[in-house]
Amino acid sequence: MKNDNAPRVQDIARMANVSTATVSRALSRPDLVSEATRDAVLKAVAEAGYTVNVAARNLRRQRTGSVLALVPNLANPFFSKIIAGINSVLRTRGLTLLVADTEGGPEVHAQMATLAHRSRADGLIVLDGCLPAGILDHPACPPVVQACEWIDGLPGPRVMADNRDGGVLAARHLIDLGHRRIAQLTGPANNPLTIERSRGVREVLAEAGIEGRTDWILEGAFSLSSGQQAAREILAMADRPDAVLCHNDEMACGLMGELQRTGLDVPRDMSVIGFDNIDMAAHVTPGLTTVEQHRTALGVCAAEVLLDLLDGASPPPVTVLPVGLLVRGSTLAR
Amino acid sequence: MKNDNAPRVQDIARMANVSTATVSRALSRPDLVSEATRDAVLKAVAEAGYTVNVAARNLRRQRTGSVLALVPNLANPFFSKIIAGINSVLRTRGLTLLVADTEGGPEVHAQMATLAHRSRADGLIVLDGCLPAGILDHPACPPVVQACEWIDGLPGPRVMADNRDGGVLAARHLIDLGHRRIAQLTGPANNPLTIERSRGVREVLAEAGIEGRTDWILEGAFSLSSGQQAAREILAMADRPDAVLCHNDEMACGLMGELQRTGLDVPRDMSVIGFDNIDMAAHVTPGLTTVEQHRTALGVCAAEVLLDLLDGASPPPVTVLPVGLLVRGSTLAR
DNA sequence: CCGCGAAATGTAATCGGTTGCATAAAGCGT
DNA sequence: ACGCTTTATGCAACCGATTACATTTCGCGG
Repeated sequence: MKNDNAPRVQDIARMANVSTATVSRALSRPDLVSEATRDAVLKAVAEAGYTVNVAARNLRRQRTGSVLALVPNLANPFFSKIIAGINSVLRTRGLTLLVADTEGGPEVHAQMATLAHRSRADGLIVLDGCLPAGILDHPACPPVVQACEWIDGLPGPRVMADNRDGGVLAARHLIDLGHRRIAQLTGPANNPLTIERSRGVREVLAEAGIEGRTDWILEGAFSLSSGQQAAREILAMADRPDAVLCHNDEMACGLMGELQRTGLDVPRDMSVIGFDNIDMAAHVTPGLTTVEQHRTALGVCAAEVLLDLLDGASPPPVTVLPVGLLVRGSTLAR
Repeated sequence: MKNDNAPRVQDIARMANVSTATVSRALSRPDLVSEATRDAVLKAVAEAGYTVNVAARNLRRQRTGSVLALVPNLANPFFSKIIAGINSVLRTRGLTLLVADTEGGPEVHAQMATLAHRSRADGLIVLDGCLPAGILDHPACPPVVQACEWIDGLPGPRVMADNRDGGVLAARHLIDLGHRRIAQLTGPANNPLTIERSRGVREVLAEAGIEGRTDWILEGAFSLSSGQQAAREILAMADRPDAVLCHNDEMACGLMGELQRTGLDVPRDMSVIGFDNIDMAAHVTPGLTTVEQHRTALGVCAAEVLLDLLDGASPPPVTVLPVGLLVRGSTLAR
C-alpha cells in the first residue's frame, strides 16, 4: 500500500492472495466467490480499513448510486418534508439523496450546471422553477423529474399538487363563511404556484359575482417577513378587506402575528387562510385554516416517478396530487 | 464521438485539432494556451455541448470540489441558516455544498459511511452528534469540522455556540423578573446541547438558592409537537411552575400555542423563553423571548475552519460563539 | 479415465480526464 | 546569429475500481 494513501483493491488483493477482480466481486457480488475466498477478502478489508473509492467506481460503472435534489431555498420549511418523502423512497432502492441549494444568481447556476451531470447523479429532482432550462435538457444531464414548481419548455415528468383547486377550496371556504371582501397575499408574480392558485381563486370569485379588487392583491415572497409587511399594508388601507387568502402558511403566520400585535383579533376582525399546512400552522394561535397538500406524498411520488424513469419505464408526464381544506380557528363566519 | 454517449475530451481534441492535454488546459487553465487555441477549443466545446465528466476528473485530481454537510434533520429550520452560512463561504472558494440527511438508524449510517469518503467530498461539516465516530475518524474520511453538536471521542475542530452561557442568560432573565418557580423543557437527555444548556441553568438556579425540582424538568424532542405535549403535562400538574425555559424555539412555540389554546395567557399566567431565535420566534404572539445564537455566523465560521483545515493550516480546536438574550413579549415580571 | 458443464478465479482493457515530462516554437538580449 | 528563457503543445502514464473474456479447477456421468 502506498504509504500516505488509503488502501486500494490492489492492497486487499495482495493481502488476501487473490486478484483485484476477486476482491471486487467478493464485495459487490458475494455469491460469485467461494466462501473461503470471501472470508479472506473481508478479513483483509477489515484489517486494512478499506473502503472503495467512489470516484473510481462511478467512473467505471457509469453511475453514481445517488440522486440529487435541487431546492430553491433550503431555509423554507415547505421543502423539508418533500425531501423526507423522496429520501424514504430512494433508500429502499439503495440510492443516496443529496441536496443542493440553488439560491443565487447566474454564478450559482453555473455551479448547478456541473452538478447536473450524469457523472454526479443518476437522477435529478428539481424543486426549483427558476433554473435555466438549458442545463437540464443537456444531453449530459441525467433524467429529471420536476416537483412542485416547473420550468417552462423543459420536457420530462412533473409532479405537483393541484394548486388551482387549492385556490378554489380556499376562496370557496371564505365565501361560504360569508366573506365578500377578500384580499390575497400571493407569492412572486411570476411564480407558477402563485399563478395557478390565483387562477382558482379568480374563478370562484367571479362565479360568486365578486369583483376582483386589484388593490387587495398583494405580492409577497413566501416568507414570514413578507407576511408581516403585507399586514402593515392592509392595516394602512382606508378600505380594509375582512379576509386574507395567503398563498402559503409562512406568509399567513407572519401576517396573522402582525395583525394580532396591532390589536386586531383573528378571526373576529379578520379571517386568515394559508396554504401548505406546514407544521407551524397547527401550533399558532388561533390554528391556521389552510389548504393542505401532502408534501411527503409529493416527495414519494416524485421519487417513484424518477425510479420509473431510471428503469426505462414511461411514467405519466404529469401527476397532480389532490389537496384538501383544513379548517382551524383562523377563519370565522362573518 | 461514440454515438450514444456524451462527447469526451478526445472528441473535442479532434474537432479543435489539438491534443486532449490542450483541451483540458484550455478549460481549466486558460492562461496556459494561446488565444487562438483557446477559441478553437471553446468553439468545439460549445458546438458539441461538452461538459466534463466529474467522476473522471475527481478520480484523477483526487479531489471533488465539493463539501458535504451531514445534517440530522433537514426538516428542522434551525439548520437551514447554518447551511446558508456555510454555503456563502464555500462559494467564494468555488466549492459546492451538498447536504445529506442523516436521519435514520444504522442502515442509514452505513450509507453515510460511503458518503464520508475522500472520493466523495473534500471536506465534511457534521451537524449531527449522533453519528458513530468510527466512520469519521476513518483514514479514508476527508477533514471534518463539527458544528453545533459534537461527537465524543472524535478529534477535529468544533464550532459551537456558547450553550452553557445561553442557559445562564435565560435562567438569569427569568430570575431577574422575579420568577422562582421555573420549569425546563429540554431536548433529548443525551444531547450535548441540552447537557450544556442545563448546566448553565443549574448554575444560576443554585446561585439564586432555588432548589432544582426534577419534576419540573421535562424532556422533549426539539419539535413543535413535543412542546405541545409538554404544555399538556404542565397544565396537568397540581403544582404548576410560572415560567418555562425551553431548550429551543420550536418547543417553546409548540408549548406556548397549547397553553394559549387552553385559555392561559402568556406571559401573564406563565412566562416562556426559548433558545435559538428562529424566524418564527419574532412572529408568534406574543413574540418569543429567546437566547439568540447567530446561526449564519456559526455556519460561516464552520466553513472557514474547514477551509483552514483544507489549506493545511491548524485552526483552533474549539471555537465558541457568543450568544445573547433577546427579550420579547413572552416573559413578564412576576 | 475421459469429457463436459459449472464454478471460481485471473488477466487486462476500460471508464474519461489531468498533468509531469519532453519537445518544439517563439522571443530576446548581446 | 547564438544561446537562453518563455510559451505552447503533445505524449503517455496515471487515478482506482469494474467486468468481459479467458483460463483453470472441480465434480460427475458415462
